[in-house]
Amino acid sequence: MSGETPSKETVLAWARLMRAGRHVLGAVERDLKQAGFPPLAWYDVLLELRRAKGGLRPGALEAELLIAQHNISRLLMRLEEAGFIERRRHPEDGRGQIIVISEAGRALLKDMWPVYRKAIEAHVGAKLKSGKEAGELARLLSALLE
Amino acid sequence: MSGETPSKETVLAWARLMRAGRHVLGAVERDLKQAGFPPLAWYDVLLELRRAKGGLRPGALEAELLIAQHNISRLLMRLEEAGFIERRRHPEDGRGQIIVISEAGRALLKDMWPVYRKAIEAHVGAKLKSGKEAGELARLLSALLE
DNA sequence: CCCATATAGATGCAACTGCATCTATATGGA
DNA sequence: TCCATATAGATGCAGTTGCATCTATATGGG
Repeated sequence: MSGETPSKETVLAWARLMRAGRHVLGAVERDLKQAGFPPLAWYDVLLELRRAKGGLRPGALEAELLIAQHNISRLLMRLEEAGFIERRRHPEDGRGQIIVISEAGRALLKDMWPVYRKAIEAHVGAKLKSGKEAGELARLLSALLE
Repeated sequence: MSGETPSKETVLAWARLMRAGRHVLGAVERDLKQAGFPPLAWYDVLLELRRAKGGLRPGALEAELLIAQHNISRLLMRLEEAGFIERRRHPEDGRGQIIVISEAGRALLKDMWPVYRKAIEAHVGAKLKSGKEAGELARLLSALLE
């Protein structure tokens, strides 16, 4: 029976997850735009690319960022147009490609971080009583990702 | 100093909030669509309208659901077209209107809930160890809403 | 080697969202 | 009363996302 019907607590957690997600994301995006920066998705992609030395295939970004294939495809198109990434032919898979971050991309990450950091602190850090609460929140949210 | 720089735990909580939010939302939306139902936003609006006996003004929905004004405006347009809501003139404010849920809207809520409920349990309830964890998650997420 | 099938990524089109602006009514002060 | 300003909601347009489909290369079985 509990395999079908969520508890009151579960439904509440779900509702709060949606509301808090929208609220915090909206606030952070506003701060970034306010400062003249592109949307968060650009930062996410560039950060993944910087982490993965040697670049990444679009499919890897898709899996990592939970963005649909066709959206990654177009996001990369915009990032390339803006000069923040470069495409390389995949040496072994003719269908594939390797995306690498450009110098301009690295510079964008550096420029955005101070603003982004402040936003995270303001909209997440400051709302929690302690680092312990933040850790606990992170732990519980991780569980939702299996 | 801590007014600007988030702790490691805070940054992790933020990242997990975004990932878990996208992941769970995506899964629930997929289940609903799979069953032939409209997107979650429709359910959200109709649920608010059913709760608030006597209907609600668009502005109230906007505040409650954290959806931008112009998006509420168009969402209501679609809901009206589909016959799930009705518009009434506001008796005192000539600029305003009152949105009420229709019988078809109530029926949609009833039809969707079994599928929605199962999805919440599968993608949230089942991932947490206990109702206590769900309650704790809800509490921490609430803190992010101020 | 050839073909059937699978996978990587792109793209046309429709739906949706964000942004700025617009219309209509309300409200408060001269 | 009249006007300036504020508020509720709608809308034109551009940018983004979802959906289905398409192209090109890979891979495994005969």
